[in-house]
Amino acid sequence: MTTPVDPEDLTARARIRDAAILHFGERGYEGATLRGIAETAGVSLGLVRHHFGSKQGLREACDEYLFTMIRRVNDQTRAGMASGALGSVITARGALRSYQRYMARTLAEGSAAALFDELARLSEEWLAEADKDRPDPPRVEARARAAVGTAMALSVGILHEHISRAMGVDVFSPEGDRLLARALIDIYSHPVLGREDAERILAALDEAESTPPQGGSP
Amino acid sequence: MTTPVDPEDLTARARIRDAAILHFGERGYEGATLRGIAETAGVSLGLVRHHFGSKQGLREACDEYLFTMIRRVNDQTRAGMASGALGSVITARGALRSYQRYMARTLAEGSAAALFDELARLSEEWLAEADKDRPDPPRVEARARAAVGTAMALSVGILHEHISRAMGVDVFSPEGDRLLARALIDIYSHPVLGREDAERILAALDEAESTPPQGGSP
DNA sequence: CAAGGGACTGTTCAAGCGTACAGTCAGGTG
DNA sequence: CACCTGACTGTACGCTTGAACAGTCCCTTG
Repeated sequence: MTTPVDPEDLTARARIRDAAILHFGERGYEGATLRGIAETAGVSLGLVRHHFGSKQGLREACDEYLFTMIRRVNDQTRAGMASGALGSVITARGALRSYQRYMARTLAEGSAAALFDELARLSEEWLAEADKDRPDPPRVEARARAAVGTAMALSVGILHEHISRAMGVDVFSPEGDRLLARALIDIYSHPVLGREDAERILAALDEAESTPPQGGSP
Repeated sequence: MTTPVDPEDLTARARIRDAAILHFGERGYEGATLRGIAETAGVSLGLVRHHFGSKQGLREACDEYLFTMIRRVNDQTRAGMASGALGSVITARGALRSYQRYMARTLAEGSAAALFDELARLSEEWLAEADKDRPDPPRVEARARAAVGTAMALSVGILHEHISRAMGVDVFSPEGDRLLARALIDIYSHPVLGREDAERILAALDEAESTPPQGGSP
């Protein structure tokens, strides 16, 4: 799988956008400066404004670009393998590597709603399919589980820095990627909670809800 | 479970700290301003500086405070129930609710390393225990799985905004909390990947590694 | 009562920010 | 050739920011 690149992308506009994705991802929207972005792109500050109008406009252009990239990679991997959304999550990590920091920041800052919703929708589709093979009927609607599952899948990208430190190897290095993929597969193929434990917690939850906690902030 | 509050905490210092946690969580470190924090706390800008020295100092005080809070809640829930770290994650959400936005921002911005590491350590302990009851020996070290699992557990807090929107109900509302808890239990008690699917993806991964992808960025 | 120290305020300063704009240059068109 | 359009630059403006400081108030202590 090759890194996707638009053919027309040696233009200054593209360089600015790429630099913005880098800066926004590294320092966040507020932390990034147009001057810094312009310098990285090798253009003047004025040109940034000429092409994107404002900082917000630049951010929107980045979001839009990322969105089309996600779609492209998704279609690509979906055509290639039939393991469903999860397989995509695991295998598509490589292709979107350079956008992960930006994606992480953007999602954590509350923007990129369309991106999350699209991923959640894909996840829900796949989940509905998987529910058919499930022995016990799910007691929670697929939409809710898809939303939470999507967040969990994205967390690896968002917290890659912490994961790398805790694992002792950079998840962007070949060996880190290897380890991460295997850890993901292990986690996804083993229930964390036994059936009886789940029932017990569920019961405790019901009880707690029928007898709401006393007190609060004094 | 009551919301933990320090007894001495009606002081201006505490109000500033709380306001800072609110602002940092809502707008990020760079986005928050000392003036805005001071206004929310009902004090002057100068007093903020008097107590915390600098913006960075204020952030560190917030981190430290959050860290002690996490520890406190963790000890509390651990004493109360024996379901391990996961049960804590699910049941402790309520107590730490008001700090979730801050935690999310802080973690996503790459800071709060000590917090993540502590949680990962707790998770690893619990995982090592759970591995004993596992039929197949895990092929990935507990440390790596703990790191990824911790990230996943935190993702709910980090992306709560997106999850709320995708679920159609605010996860901080009583009914949203209800739904979220049940979704979490369902997800944690059911493997996403079947054993044979896992093996297949693993095999595909091994193959892909032995024949590295051609090309890259042109 | 006097003295001292910490809590607290209002104002000021330099720096850096996003934005705005006038103007240059190259390429295509009548 | 004259004209125009769009890419591109440099400079300047107004504003907000974090930081700094001198000074006031109040409570405690001797």
